Formats: sequence, structure tokens, C-alpha cells
Amino acid sequence: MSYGGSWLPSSKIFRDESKLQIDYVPRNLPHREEQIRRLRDYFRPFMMNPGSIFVRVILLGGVGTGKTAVARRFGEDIDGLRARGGAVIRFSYVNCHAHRTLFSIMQKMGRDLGLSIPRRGFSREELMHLLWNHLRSSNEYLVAAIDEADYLARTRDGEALYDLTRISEIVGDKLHRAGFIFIFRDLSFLVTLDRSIQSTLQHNIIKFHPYTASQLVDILWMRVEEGAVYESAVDDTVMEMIGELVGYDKGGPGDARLALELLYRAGKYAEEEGRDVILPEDVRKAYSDVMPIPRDVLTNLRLGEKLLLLALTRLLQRKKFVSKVPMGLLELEYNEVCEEFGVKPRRHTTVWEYVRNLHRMGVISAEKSRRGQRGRTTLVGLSAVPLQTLERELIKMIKEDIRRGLS
DNA sequence: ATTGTCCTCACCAACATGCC
DNA sequence: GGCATGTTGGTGAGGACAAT
Repeated sequence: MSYGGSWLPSSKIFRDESKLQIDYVPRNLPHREEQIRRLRDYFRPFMMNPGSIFVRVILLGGVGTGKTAVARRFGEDIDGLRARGGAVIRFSYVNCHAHRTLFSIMQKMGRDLGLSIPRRGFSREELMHLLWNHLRSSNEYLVAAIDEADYLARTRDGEALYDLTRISEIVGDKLHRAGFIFIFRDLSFLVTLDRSIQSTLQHNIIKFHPYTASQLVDILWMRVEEGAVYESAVDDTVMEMIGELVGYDKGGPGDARLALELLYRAGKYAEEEGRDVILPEDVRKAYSDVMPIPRDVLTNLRLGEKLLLLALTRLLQRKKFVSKVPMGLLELEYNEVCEEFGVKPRRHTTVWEYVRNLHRMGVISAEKSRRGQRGRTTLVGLSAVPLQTLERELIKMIKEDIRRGLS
């Protein structure tokens, strides 16, 4: 999808709306100067004297607290830097929702390094060596950010994290040609992991706290300054209103992504009505139907997972008085949804896998039933409120997936 | 072209669990 | 125990390439 094509009438609200999208890496990150500074400090020795030490840093914080933005900003700044002896620093960003296995993660890193990696035909080890040999022969050093690492840690192949941290050893090189930034939402999974994995991970943690209302306002204005929206289109009232709705100190989630999404949607409403200013009314409308789940999380779902999620939103809308539905019921609804879209429904085991994945990603809640039910079942729920918005969005994405022939 | 390797995806069978 | 559901390991097809 491209934006701002010259054949379109130019917007009176947005100067460059791509600067409000999730994949935009802002120039400036207000209230995260400290975290960036610490990240740089951790990596300084690695950069000054490449390969001398092995760096692992953990960025820890909730949704929309700036972890990803900080990592990507840092990454963009260091990518291509020349260090001592002609060594070049390279950066790779990997999101574990999109790349769910160690194999796929390494593929992404390889592609970011400019290698053409076949989709299949290689083993993990071969791939690892391939990457390493490339780094060695071109005298490059890799800094990789592994985002949504919680997901990886919870999979059966959770050892993958550990393997990554041991990559130098596995390949048998004394030089540490790769450093890692692991991004986590929380570390509760740590207790389930092996001691040795724990200890390799536990050092160098940088924490991210939810944003307050006034911090969010600063972030919004900074985006305006960077050219997302015309300055004349917004004012303090609108910005502060968003801050009030989202700010952690005002009882909101403190999620910057949500604040930016609100600004974006409000702008869209203003645009629709042909105005050149965003009004509080637009913000109110936007707030009533913001996407309950961040769009980037949604786009990373597989078709089957989207279908399952759609089944869940429908079921929950129909059953107005319950917040959770049992697994069996969900499966039936899922079958119907599949039929509706002409997709062959997957069987129980696979559907169960979908539920687990969505749960791991924090999209749905899944808990074991206590007494009261026949047998035991998993009760599946969705905390998000505007289900219709979610349903609409899902249908759109599912149709798109099917059109593109991705089964 | 053919063979070999090894990934991913989906499935099944078998076993586990917890109410009735 | 009987029943329905939850969970896991193993398997095999299919795909995409490398090697030959």
C-alpha cells in the first residue's frame, strides 16, 4: 500500500501520514533519552573494539512503551557504521510474531545482511554457518534486535533464545560477531526456563514504563514536528484530550501506539468531513472505535489464526452476557467461518495450536475451566471492547489474504 | 534431471485430566 | 468407570532448493 500518491488530492490534515504508521521510526523519542543512552553504553565496547565482548541487552516494558522504537532508532543509527580496522556494523530487526522459529529468525537476519537465503533446503546449522561465514568474510559485525521475544520463549522451541545467545560457541569462533537486543513484555516466563538460560539472559535490563499524559502529548507534538500532520490542523486541546484518554497517570494504558492511532483516526474523520482542523469530536469518535489490538500484531497472524479470531469475535458478540467461551464452541464457530470464506477448516490439533499461539501473543486470554463444566475445557476470551471494529478489520484482512492466494 | 536434505504444516493416535 | 476434552510426540506429505 502506498501513501500520498501525487494523483490524489492532497490532504488538509496530513502532511505525511506514513509518519503515524507503526513501522515509522521517529527521529526523536521524547522521554526515552535515558534508555537510548544506556543502550549505546552497553554496546560501546562492542562498537569500539568489534568482537571483543559479547553483548546481550534486554528491553523490558509493556505495549507501546517505546521499546521497539528505541531499538530501531539505535539500529538505524549504527547500521553501516565503520569501526576500527574497517569492520562494519550491521543491524537487523526481527519480530518473533512474524518469524516464529529460530530458523526463520536467522533467515530474516541473513536477508537483512543482504544474503539471498532460500526459503528451504538448509538446516539450522547450515544457516548459522552461512551467516557467520558471511560476517567473517566481509568483516561485518551484527547487532540483532529480537522483538516480541516472549513469544519465542513460550514456544516448545524456547531453547531457540538460548541457541541465539550461544551462536558464537556453536559456530566455534572466538570473536563475538553478533550482539543481541532482546525485547520482552515481561519476564515471568523466566521461571520456566533452564537455569543456564536464565543467567545468560538476566543481565543488562533496561526498563520501560508506561507514558504519562503529558509525556504522550510531547510525543504527539514531536510527530507533528517531524511532519506527520500540519501544525495548523491540531491544537493543545486535542492533544491533551488524547493524553487524558491514554495517559497512565490518568488511568489509561500509557500506550504511545494507541495515542498515535487515536490522532491518526481522528485526523481521518476530520478529513472525511473536508475540514482542515481536528476537533475534540473527532477524537471522541476515534476513541469509540480504536482497534482493540494493534494492527501490526494482527497483520502478523496467519490466515487460520485470523479466521479463528473472527470466530471468537462473532461468538462473543452473540453471547452478550459472557466474556469467555469454551473451546468446543469456538471450534464449531470456527468451522462455520471457514465454510463462509471457502477455506478448508483445520482439525482439532491445529485449531488448538492457533489458540495457543494467539494466547502466547497476548491477543486472547485462555484459562482452564474450574469446576462447573463437564470435563475440563479452556475458556477463551478477548478483553478488547469494540468487537465490531475488530470483526470488520479481520474480514478485510482475511479477504485480502485469500485473494493473494495465501492458504 | 534426479536425488537428497530438511524445513513447515497439518494430522492422528495415544495418553492425560477432571467432572459426572 | 465413562465421557468429553486437553496435550504431546510422532509422522508424512509437500515444497524448495543444493548437490550431483
